[in-house]
Amino acid sequence: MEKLLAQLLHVDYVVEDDKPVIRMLMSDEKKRKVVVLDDTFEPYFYAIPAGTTNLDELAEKILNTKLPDSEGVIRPKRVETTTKIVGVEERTVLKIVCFLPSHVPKLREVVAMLNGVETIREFDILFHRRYMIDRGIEPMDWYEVEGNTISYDDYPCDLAIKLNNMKRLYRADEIFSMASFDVESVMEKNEMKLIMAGMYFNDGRARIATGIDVDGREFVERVSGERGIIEWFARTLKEEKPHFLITYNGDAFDLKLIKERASKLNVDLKFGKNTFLRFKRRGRTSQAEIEGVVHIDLYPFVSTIMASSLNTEVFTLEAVCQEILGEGKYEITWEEIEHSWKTKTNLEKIVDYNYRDVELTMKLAKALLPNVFSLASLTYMTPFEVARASYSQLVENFAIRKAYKMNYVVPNKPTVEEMDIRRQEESYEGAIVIEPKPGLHENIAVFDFRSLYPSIIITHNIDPYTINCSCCKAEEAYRVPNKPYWFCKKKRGFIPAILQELIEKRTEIKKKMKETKDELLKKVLDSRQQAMKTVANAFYGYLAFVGSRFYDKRCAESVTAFGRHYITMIAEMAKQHGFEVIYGDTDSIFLKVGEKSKEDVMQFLNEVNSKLPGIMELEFEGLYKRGLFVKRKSGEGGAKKRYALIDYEGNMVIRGFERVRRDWSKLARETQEKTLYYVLNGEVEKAVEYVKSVIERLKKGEVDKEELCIYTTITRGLDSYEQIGPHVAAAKKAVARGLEIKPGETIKYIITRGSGSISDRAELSVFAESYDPEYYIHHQVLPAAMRVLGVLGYTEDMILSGTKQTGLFQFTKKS
DNA sequence: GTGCCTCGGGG
DNA sequence: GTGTACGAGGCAC
Repeated sequence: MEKLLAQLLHVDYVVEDDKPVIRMLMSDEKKRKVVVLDDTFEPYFYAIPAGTTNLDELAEKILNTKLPDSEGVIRPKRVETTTKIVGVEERTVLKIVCFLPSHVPKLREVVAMLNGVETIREFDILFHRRYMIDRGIEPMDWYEVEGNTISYDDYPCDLAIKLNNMKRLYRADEIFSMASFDVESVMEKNEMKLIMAGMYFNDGRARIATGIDVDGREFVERVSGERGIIEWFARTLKEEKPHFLITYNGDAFDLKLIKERASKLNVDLKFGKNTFLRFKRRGRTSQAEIEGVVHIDLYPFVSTIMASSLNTEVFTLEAVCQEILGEGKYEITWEEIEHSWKTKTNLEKIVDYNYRDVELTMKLAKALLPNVFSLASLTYMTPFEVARASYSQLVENFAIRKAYKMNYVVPNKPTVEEMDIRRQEESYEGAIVIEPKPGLHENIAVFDFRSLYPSIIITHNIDPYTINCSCCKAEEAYRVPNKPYWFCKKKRGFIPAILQELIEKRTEIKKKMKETKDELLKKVLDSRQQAMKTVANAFYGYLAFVGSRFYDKRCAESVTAFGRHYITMIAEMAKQHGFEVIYGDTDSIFLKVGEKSKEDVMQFLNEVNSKLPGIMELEFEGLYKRGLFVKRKSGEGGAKKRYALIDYEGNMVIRGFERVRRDWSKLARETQEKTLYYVLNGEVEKAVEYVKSVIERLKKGEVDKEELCIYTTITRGLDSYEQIGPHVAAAKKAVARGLEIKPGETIKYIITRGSGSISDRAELSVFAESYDPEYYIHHQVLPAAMRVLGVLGYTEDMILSGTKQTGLFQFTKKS
């Protein structure tokens, strides 16, 4: 019998001898990789009987269900009766215990159709999560594990244990090892090929593998070609035994490439009898899973969960590291890498680039993993899942776990048909936007509601089961302003209850954070409260999300109605205090301070807060020296805030300006960036001059071809396009000239002079002999610049009038 | 306006 | 794996 202390990092299951076996990947105090196996947990789902049904008969009928299957007969293992809360009422329900998780989706179909069954529930809760929830086993927590050591050959671990007993320890330290991973590649004959791979370990070592000798870099390991790189990858993981492998976009690129090249070159990626690297499809993406290693891809986490708290609009490793870490990548272009590789010169530059990438990825992991881990503990999702989760999944899993504790069964997920119906429902009024006077403003005070929507849900008991209750009279309940809805004042809803608990726990943690002098504990507490904030803020969206288990349009509509009510109330109060309201959106309000003092601002804040009900609170965000405000297009519900601010220290805050995509030319992107920069520094004239100079350059034909290229990918055979976009047209012309263009290739094209549609004039940049200044002025440079200058009252004509008209010469030449 | 098509991250 | 899930923007029509 073995007894050890270990931290839980990942949970999955396998089927062995017709039994589901839960596998827990853990790290013990000596950083050993431990796998703990438990075959005592059973899959199940619930059937809710119709009111008048004879329970014993129904249970008997369910138990006798037999389904023919290729491997025999599928039947329930056991049927139990138990009491659960369904919606708002307590009911006796049947718990149908199955032999295997894969039997659940098959048996549930039959059971749902039986007479006497009203509905079935909780039939799609993943087995490993059900295990954690039911047994109260929390990811990232420490346990005293007791069991027998067994041999478990096909799994890369130091120790395997068959579980006897597990005791939770409530410890917050972390003892595990990590490696970051990144590959370099080049395009050769339309194929992406591996040229280098690197790992960086949390103890500061780096190992890089490549097929060519590189001088002066002692951490480089010489391997034999692509095959050698792939084998090195598998071998190094087995040698180093990291618990976590960290990538940035490894799901879609680095590990995908390893897998593709391995199958192309017939490299066996196995560990014993198990596949070492597998891809799991999930919607439009796939996830790279490595046997015995937790692969954390930071990119999906950054671009979905972190996105809203970052200023950057693009989620490149460079942009994200610049913002979070204040440092960036080693500068080298893609062309340089290809050139260097093909000519075998300056190879150490590629090594340095790879080294920097893995080093940065490790630094980013150290900064972000605390957030991932805190969300994992909160939702009982594994860190692997959290890294790839959407906000709705975080809320859903949090709710499922709370439901178990409170003896609720959760509602079912909608079917595809139900989702379609929900999508077709009329949209409802969203948040309020107090239209700004567009333009530049000086001396601005900004206020934000503290967790506006969560506090509204809690304060007014907003829940799909408390809406328009029959036990309260409308006017005695929580009335929704200007809507035919009210919420119960007698029974607490499940959603507000769990949200309130979450908010209260967060307040508690923040208090503890302030009290403690232990810096490590402070950090742990901070990431926990951050995770709670993340989940709390996603509840409103979850009520309105068509794929939600708790979808209720009326609830979502009520939340925004209360939001509008409170913001309007505060705007009124601001006016009474003599402030000019220059802008407001959802939960924030921007006031012109004018002649008033900061004391006046704070006094206003105090008065507002004394009038707000319950836990609702307005906070002072800051004072700004100058701000640029953009009028939103009318009728664009849900459009992003669009403004840019500069504070008294010169820091810029930019919100909502269009994301810069690669299907914009470099020229357009640069124009927008520079224009915004000049404007915020109060140099509007310079901004205008700059745009004019770009237009001049375009007209004079002085702009370099490279600045005008637009990049778009061909995703299918050229003949199968119904809609001929510019990239397709350019590709077709290239084919006519004898070029071969396959799906997956990126078309680099330019819009040339001539007649016809944009598509008619699109040419591959290599064939383009001219460019159409009119197109680049009106479809690229001006739209990009006008997003900034338009707000300042400039029209396209004003920008153009100062520049010379496109000469008659050019028109006559055309005709 | 609607519908089709592409991007994102990575090299 | 008890799962099968985007959301926004540009161009053609």
